[in-house]
Amino acid sequence: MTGPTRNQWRRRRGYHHGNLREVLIEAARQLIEQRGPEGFSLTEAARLAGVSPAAPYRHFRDREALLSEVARSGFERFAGKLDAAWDEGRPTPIKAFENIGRAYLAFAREEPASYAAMFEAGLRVDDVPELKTAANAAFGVLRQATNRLAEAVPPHARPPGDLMGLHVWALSHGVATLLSESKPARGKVPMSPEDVLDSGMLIYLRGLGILPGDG
Amino acid sequence: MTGPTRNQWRRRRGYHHGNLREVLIEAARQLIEQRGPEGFSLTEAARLAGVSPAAPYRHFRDREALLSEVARSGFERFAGKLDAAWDEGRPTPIKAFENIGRAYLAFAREEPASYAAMFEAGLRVDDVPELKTAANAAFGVLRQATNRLAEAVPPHARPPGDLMGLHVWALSHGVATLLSESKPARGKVPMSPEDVLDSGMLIYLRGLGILPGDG
DNA sequence: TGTACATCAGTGAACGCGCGTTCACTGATGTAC
DNA sequence: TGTACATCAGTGAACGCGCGTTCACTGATGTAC
Repeated sequence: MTGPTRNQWRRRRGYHHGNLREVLIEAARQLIEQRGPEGFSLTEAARLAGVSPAAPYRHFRDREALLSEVARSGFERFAGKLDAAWDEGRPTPIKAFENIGRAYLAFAREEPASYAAMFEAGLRVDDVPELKTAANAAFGVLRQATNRLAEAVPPHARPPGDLMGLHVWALSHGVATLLSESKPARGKVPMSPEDVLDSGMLIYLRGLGILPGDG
Repeated sequence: MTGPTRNQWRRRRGYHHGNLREVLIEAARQLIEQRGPEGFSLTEAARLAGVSPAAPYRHFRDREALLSEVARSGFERFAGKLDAAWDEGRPTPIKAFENIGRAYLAFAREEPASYAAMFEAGLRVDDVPELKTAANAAFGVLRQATNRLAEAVPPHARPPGDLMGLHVWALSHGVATLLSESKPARGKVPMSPEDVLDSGMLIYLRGLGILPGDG
């Protein structure tokens, strides 16, 4: 039980880990996925990484700083995925918009720990500049997409400012959190979250006078 | 520091509390409101109630049982509020529907601890029959309302089953959780959650061909 | 190329803490007669 | 109405536990000369 096999990633090359910061973040994700954002402990993350409980303090000020970094890097990848899905509105704004919805749910499913850290950890986003920036970038993609779609709406019927973005975000977030596994609504719902979100967004767009083919 | 003034509710009449079960539930709500569902402790709830740490075990099997009861009673009142807001579709189904939206947000705002226990505590609703029943009752009100509204939609354009209920629930939940104080989206949003939800629901209904005045 | 030394990134022991839960107990209450 | 007794709902002390964090330390690494 000594030497380089002591931790699960087997990256350890000796006294110095060389990779500890990233490994701790990944360990935190694993723990958050299993026990929720409040259930994760710095001590256990250190154990998972194969280092002493004091080691994380060389890389993070305290427990919250690590949690915050999980959220920040999550927002970063989240924004990237949404942006890639949008693909500047190709092939059509409506198709691209549906792709965003699917990308949203895919992220929540593939990185539940990141998603929980981002939205359910009770972190005060406004208090951490890096976190705020990353979160804004993610919402920016949604805003960009809805603004583009809004161009197809006659000005007098166009919702103000970022309202469409908020509607879409709220609907997506609601579907992601309510219909993820083992939540209240699940079980008796025969449709996939993707279908629920997709149909909801289409009805919403139709309510604005935006129809498939108009893109 | 002895005698009947020992706890904050001053109901204590002597050795026997007489009201402990309800007082513990209320104490749990207070703590959850301050620290989140994971941050609440049975020991501290007992302290708040002015009894020893062992006393709660006369009324709840364990910590989770108390948390679960907070959620269950929350669902119960939640269903009641939604049902009262719906008021059997009066004065018109659309107005009544908007009332449900406002009642939804009002509940989340007035009972953030209950709401958190219901939706963010990670309780496995399906595993506790009483909890499941109460949660179903709440969703039942939404389903009832959307079913009624769906009557105004031509059958060939009518969404299947409870899909409308899910859309509305997801949108409401998304608005309630994303736009409550100190969440990512808040701050730069000049509209109230009520306005965001209301406008979103109206656009959604319009997308189904349901318009104010058709009710 | 070799050595002295500063800096970096770990160790491991220890701290104080609050928690959930159990236990044997006891005071208060309610009921049978 | 009074008393014996069962039951109920508390007490308070104790347990083992894992946590966040600090501390003096030390092994490894990189740089100046």
